[in-house]
Amino acid sequence: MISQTGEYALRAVLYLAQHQEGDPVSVETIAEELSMPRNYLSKTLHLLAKRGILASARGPRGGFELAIPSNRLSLFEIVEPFDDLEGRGQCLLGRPECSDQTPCAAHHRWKDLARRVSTFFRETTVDDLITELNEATGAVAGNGRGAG
Amino acid sequence: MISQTGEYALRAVLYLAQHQEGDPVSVETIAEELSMPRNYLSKTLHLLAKRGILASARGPRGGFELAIPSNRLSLFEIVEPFDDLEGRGQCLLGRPECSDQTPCAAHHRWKDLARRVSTFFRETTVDDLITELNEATGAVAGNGRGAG
DNA sequence: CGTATTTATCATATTGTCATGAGAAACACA
DNA sequence: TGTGTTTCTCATGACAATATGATAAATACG
Repeated sequence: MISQTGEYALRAVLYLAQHQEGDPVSVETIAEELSMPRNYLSKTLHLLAKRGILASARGPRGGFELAIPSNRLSLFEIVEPFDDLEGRGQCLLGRPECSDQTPCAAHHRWKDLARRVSTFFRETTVDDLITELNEATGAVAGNGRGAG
Repeated sequence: MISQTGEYALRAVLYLAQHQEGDPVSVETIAEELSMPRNYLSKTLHLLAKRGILASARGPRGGFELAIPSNRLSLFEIVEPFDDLEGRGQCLLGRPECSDQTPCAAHHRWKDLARRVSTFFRETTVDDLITELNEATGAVAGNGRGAG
């Protein structure tokens, strides 16, 4: 669905959102924690910084941090620099023009699904994912205490 | 969503389904009609033949034709040899294990969508697409006569 | 049998993605 | 000012996907 690079971006940004307090986080740390190739991740995050999604600082105590509040940062913004989520995949048969007026054979059955995918990336925020993760791990680690 | 090769396969099979009557269709013809690289398409269709989806015949009056009735041939069967539709993309964050028990941050929001995509490919048949195409072009070419 | 036609197959080129390594540039801090 | 840390950037390589061209193998038909 998304490329390896896009996946790295997503996971790294998620990590940054979970470590927002304090100093920016170095590529070294992220790469180690998430088992990603260091220099490749560096390039990837640099592009996100150029897009204004991350802020970067060089030198000691430097690193990356979110430049946009996690509750206003959509998955689309993170993945889009690396994967063409809307151009490609809109028409399943790869036609340059495919609309209700000039439909391909799959158009009517496919477009609803394509829109759902598009909507997922555009409307899901980083914060949504973190909240969901906290709920999930909380439920497991909660040991039933809260339900009593 | 699917690779270039998978798209070629889908379009070529669709073409074959629309030209089922008479002799098998040569790679030459398909490649020309659909603007695809000839030898690459040959290899692609050969693999579908090995999978039992197409039947191939060499020599004069040879070519490819469907080996499975179009109303029992799913898009999944056509694309699956070229694209791993279910393994990859199941977990948005690329985790090897991602289930309700061990969910990633995106699991709950993503799994429904992933299942819909999977279902689309598994349950949509070649015949479904052709029917829809006929209805669409029929409506345009029909010139309003039938609606009177 | 001989020939033209068509798929099957091999070798190779091209392109894009993923990845590594080295060094330049910027910065904090003593 | 000097030194170490970290991002930034370039050069390069590995690998898979895509594509081209040549040739072998099979087949219909005269």
